[in-house]
Amino acid sequence: MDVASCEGLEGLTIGRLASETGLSKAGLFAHFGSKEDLQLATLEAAAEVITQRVMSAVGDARPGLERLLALLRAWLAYVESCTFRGGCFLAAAAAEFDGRPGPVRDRVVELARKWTGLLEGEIAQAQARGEIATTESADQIAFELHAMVLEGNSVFQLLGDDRAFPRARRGAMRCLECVATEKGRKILRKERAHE
Amino acid sequence: MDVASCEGLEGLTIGRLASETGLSKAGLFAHFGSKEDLQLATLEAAAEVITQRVMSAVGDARPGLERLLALLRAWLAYVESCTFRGGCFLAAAAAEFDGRPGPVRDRVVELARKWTGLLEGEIAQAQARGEIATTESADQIAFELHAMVLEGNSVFQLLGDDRAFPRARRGAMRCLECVATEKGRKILRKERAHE
DNA sequence: CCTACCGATCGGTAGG
DNA sequence: CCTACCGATCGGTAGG
Repeated sequence: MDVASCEGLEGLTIGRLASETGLSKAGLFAHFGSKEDLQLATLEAAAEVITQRVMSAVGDARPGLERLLALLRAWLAYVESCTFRGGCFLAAAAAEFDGRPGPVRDRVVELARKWTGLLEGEIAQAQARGEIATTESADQIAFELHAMVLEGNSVFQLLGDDRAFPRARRGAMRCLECVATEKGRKILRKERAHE
Repeated sequence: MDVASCEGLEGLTIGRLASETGLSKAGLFAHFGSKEDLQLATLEAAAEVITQRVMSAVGDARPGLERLLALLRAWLAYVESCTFRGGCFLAAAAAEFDGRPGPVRDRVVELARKWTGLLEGEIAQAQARGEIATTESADQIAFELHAMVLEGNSVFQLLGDDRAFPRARRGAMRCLECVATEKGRKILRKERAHE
């Protein structure tokens, strides 16, 4: 996963993996079947890590804006803490495979949709609870929050700039403040104090 | 440039380029010297295309918010029109090389800094002219605008979703409305009518 | 899980 | 600009 997050899933060659693990190439083929299956297995393992990381951190937060904030905090923590050396695994895989058809790309699309759907669902719940206004669609808000976190990831990865994640946090919070109701703003104020 | 924007600068092999152009491999080596030099030359050519595209579209817009809006419009048009098959060339190169040290990465960093600097400069001018409030730093605003456009690019490339660029536009405009002064809002209203 | 091997392709060079 | 070639590495297989 570390190799793939830095050099890409295509750079994860079976020969390299063999010499790094001390196994023979043929031994790895016995486990994975083909390079594509190795890529898919690596992707699946990374998705598992992400799900566990983010979901365990959400814990007992109440549905709606509160859980959306917990989700955002956990997501940023996952990207920021360099769980994988190359930053957000899904972002790297998406950029690498968005121009190459095949099963790996299809799976990346599924995982990206699942994650966006999770954000949208939480936003919709916050709207149903009257914490976020319905003037802006859940899709649009999810798009903007997603944009902030991934920009934080890529600025940090490319420039090594420590200000990347504070900026992402600030951008996400300002977006939410923009669309929050009076009730929602109270929850946001609590989140601010949290930091 | 098209090959590199889809399969990455690393996937731009000399053998492939030879068969696509009808030249021999050795002939290409005579021109470029090495694969790394080929990557650098491709990057340079793409940067040239981008600069020309965006700068020619800015035209005679006045400095400040007006020119910032023209810059944003031209940038989105460049990404949206698939000037390169794989979308924004710099975004793809940044994602590919952010984990691999070397001259190509160094040049990508320079180009990214230059572009961000251009945005920041225009935002600072808009602030000096009283079109954008100074409560938010130019850095932060540039970060958020950059986030919107690149999220539009990656959502479109990965999911093929037509709503990606309208969302990016909407996000960028809402961000600007949030930080604009009364004078700035008048200019934004004109931009709205423009569409 | 291994050794031993396959054809294809990689970046690159010699010599013209 | 070419033909002809280099060693290294790629994904993958045969046979055990």
